[in-house]
Amino acid sequence: MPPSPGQSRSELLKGTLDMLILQTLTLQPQHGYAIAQHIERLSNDVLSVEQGSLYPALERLQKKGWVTSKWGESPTGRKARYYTITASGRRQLGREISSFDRMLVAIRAVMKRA
Amino acid sequence: MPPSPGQSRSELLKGTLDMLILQTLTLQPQHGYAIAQHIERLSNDVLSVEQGSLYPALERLQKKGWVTSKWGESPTGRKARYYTITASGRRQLGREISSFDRMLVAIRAVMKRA
DNA sequence: GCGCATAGGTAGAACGCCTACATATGACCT
DNA sequence: AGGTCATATGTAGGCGTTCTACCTATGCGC
Repeated sequence: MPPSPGQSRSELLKGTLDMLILQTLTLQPQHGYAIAQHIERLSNDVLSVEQGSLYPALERLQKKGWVTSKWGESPTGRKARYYTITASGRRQLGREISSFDRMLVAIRAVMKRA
Repeated sequence: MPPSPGQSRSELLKGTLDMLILQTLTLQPQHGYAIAQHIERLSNDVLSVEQGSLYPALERLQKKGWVTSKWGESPTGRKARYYTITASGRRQLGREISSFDRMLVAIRAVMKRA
């Protein structure tokens, strides 16, 4: 059954996917499917990471040099591509967190009710 | 001079523009240019609202019935289109704030460092 | 044998914002 | 009188990101 009409029950705040992925990879190298599951579980299923967003994002991050990858085997014995965050990726994560926090402060300032 | 290369010094967290505009209009009816200035000033110039984003957004909000508009005169004596938030727009604003808060909680849960 | 969860991926469209441009006018300076 | 700046509204085209909708493959339980 497709998600109920009108709106999906889980969304993603645009522009935060890269940050969420990089953050997840600071815990340990993981394969794509596991990254998505991790984000969904920790967010209490509020955030959902679609495959159509996930894999292009991982390619993007790789192209920028923020993660590297190699084929391996998942705990369940399947082949899986494992992603590892690089030093450059950690710096990027720091920048993204700063930028996100800065914007949050700014938005709160505009949204502040009397 | 165009903004220094690499990154502009002010951005917008994607998906929040409608919310910021609607919030600004709860204070009083205002014309587009004033809305943009208000957001920029309150955010301490962290957020910038470009014309190419502002006017299409206002049209969008109007089409959805969340704001209405009519021509008037600005304090400086120029013609300006004044926008007013509707009851439906206030409900929408409430929904957007809830959704934003929900996602923030979710993102924080993923980003939480030990 | 069948369905489900796991795992990786692509194509195409939709969306939201930005850059750059176009227009107009009032205020101020020289 | 001419120039520039701030005010004010808009449009066209492009870009990056995300989503929908597919496709493939395999291991496991029924």
